Amino acid sequence: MSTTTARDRLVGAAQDLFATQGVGATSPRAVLAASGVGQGSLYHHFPTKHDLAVAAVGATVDDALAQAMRSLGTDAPAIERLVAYLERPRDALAGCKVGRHTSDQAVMDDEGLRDVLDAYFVRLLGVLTAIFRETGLPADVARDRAHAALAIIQGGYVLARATQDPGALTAAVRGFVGLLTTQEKNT
Amino acid sequence: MSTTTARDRLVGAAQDLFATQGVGATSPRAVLAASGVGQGSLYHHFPTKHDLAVAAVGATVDDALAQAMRSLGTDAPAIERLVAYLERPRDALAGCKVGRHTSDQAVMDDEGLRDVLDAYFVRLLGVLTAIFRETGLPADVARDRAHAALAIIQGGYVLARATQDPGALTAAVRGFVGLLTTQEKNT
DNA sequence: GTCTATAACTTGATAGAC
DNA sequence: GTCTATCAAGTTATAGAC
Repeated sequence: MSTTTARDRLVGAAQDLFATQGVGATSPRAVLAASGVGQGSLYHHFPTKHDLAVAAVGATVDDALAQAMRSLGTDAPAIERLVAYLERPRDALAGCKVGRHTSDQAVMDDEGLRDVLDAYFVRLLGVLTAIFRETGLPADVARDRAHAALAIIQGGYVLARATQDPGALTAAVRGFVGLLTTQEKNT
Repeated sequence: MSTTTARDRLVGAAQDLFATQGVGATSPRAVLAASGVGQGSLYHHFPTKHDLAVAAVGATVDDALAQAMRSLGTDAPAIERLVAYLERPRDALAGCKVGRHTSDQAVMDDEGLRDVLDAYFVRLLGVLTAIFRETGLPADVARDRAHAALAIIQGGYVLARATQDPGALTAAVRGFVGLLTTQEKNT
């Protein structure tokens, strides 16, 4: 019974458009056109663009967290989980569906949307820090490495888009994983 | 004779607004208001928004490259130059004035602007790769580490903005520098 | 719940006086 | 070179019929 409701189609279309164009650059009209519903339906389910954005970005964050946990939440050794997460295939040229919103004024001017982004990164940083701690690192060092690991991914996306080369993300990951694993051997 | 011309004031105002709001979210009218010149002057010097954006983003890239070279172009040992660059004080919550444009549709849809971004990162990656090579690394490893170093900065900005915490950037840098320098000791 | 029509405003750009 | 006035198109949102 996967009868796609108007609401679901609106959220799905908004997720796609926000991921490719950003929230500020996507008009409610574009979401309407992509979803195939009428103008009144949009404003019935989501009285303002803010409401639509919270629903769509929230759904995207939930998807992204679930996907991250597929690498991080296994029962493999800590280092292997970290490397699996870092090396997971990503659509580098598309950019991070979540991280890209940090430079979108329409998102950063909206407290509700900022909170959604904050929750995503705080959550991921918590999980990564815990895994680095499993490797025997003290809390502050584990936290710094978690930040570094996440920055590699987010920054790798930026480099890939700027140079129009997906290899820039994988190069950044290789550079970081190389340091991580050599470090491991020597400790 | 630093008589500020209308053109200079337009470019300066555009640089500020593009850095804080992005190109797509900044209207020519906003640039007019901030610069204090009249509407006709803008369209006299810059017939289209594209022309203004190329001038302003180009100027910002030149500034950023010059600033990077103040850390990277000294005669200090290679590792010290790299650490100096990574640890340079940055306005983390403001985001990278260059990197943020990779998620701005108005920029990425414009070939001229994409080229400006590309040139900035290709240039920085080249300089960083050369410095990593000075430390005795083979070319491919040096290139990967250069990508990682730049990704740490760009990703650190993203984390800092998402969590509204400037400490996220410095934590990412600490995590990476920690790995780099421990690595150094063991090699 | 869904639709069409349209309001009120902003956008990027042009016209033409000075 | 610089100005004000204005345009056509697009933006977010509302009105009111079905």
